[in-house]
Amino acid sequence: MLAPRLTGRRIIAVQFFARRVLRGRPRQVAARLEGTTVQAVRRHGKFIVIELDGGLVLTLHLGMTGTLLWDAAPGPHTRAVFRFPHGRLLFDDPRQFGRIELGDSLPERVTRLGPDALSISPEDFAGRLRQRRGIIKPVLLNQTVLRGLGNIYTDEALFRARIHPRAIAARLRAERLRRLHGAIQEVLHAAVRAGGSSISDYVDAEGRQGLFQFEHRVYGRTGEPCSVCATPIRRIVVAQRGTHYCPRCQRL
DNA sequence: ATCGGTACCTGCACGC
DNA sequence: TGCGTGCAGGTACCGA
Repeated sequence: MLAPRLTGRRIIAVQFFARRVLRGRPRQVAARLEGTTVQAVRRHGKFIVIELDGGLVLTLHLGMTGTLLWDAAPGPHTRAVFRFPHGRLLFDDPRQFGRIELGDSLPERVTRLGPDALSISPEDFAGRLRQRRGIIKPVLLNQTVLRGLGNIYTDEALFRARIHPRAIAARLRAERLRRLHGAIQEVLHAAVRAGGSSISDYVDAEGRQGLFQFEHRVYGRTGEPCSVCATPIRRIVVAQRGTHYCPRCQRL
């Protein structure tokens, strides 16, 4: 866990190695960070928010391939190193879709996001989805509607709620919306418990793999029998994202 | 204001 | 073996 490890600790030195991962100038950002103490570490949807002295806020996003590693050896994909008295935090990211940003407050791109998927009430959830025109999957992926859901967990939640990924969001009945809200909670809690999904080589800060991929019921299981009805899981493309579902359990 | 499509990157699995 | 292709836990930006 990052929070207990970093909270109360002083950043001694910072180095950036990436062209596009850091928003801002490397030397400038490093200079502002060095000597500050971590006050708190929070999650805001998919963003990691590190609060520092004097209201400084360091915001991290891991993108698709980012990893935070504690006391690991820097490698070719190390984009930033934060040195502490008791060790160092590495930001590794092969594809450089991750972002690091330092500011005097949470950036607007972060504050404007919708309520967190893990704390939204069923009523607020239903209200927000009913306001949307589009199909359900891209709506769930839209972080300004709801923050925290990505491609894997959206597919998994829709399967558990028995809703087709192309269903029209605004037309879902109240009962189905309640089921979807519950499925999202279930999937996210189970994923957190299992340490996330290690699809290729994803690991936590300690280098441990997640185990939730073994609990995936549709994601990455194209052609395998559905765990409920044995119909082969199908893969389609929705909103340019690979989408996995059971054609029998999830009807339009 | 909200959409769908595209761009941004690199690595890997697969088929020929 | 080597090469081309398609695919990948995401977001930002473009024009419609």
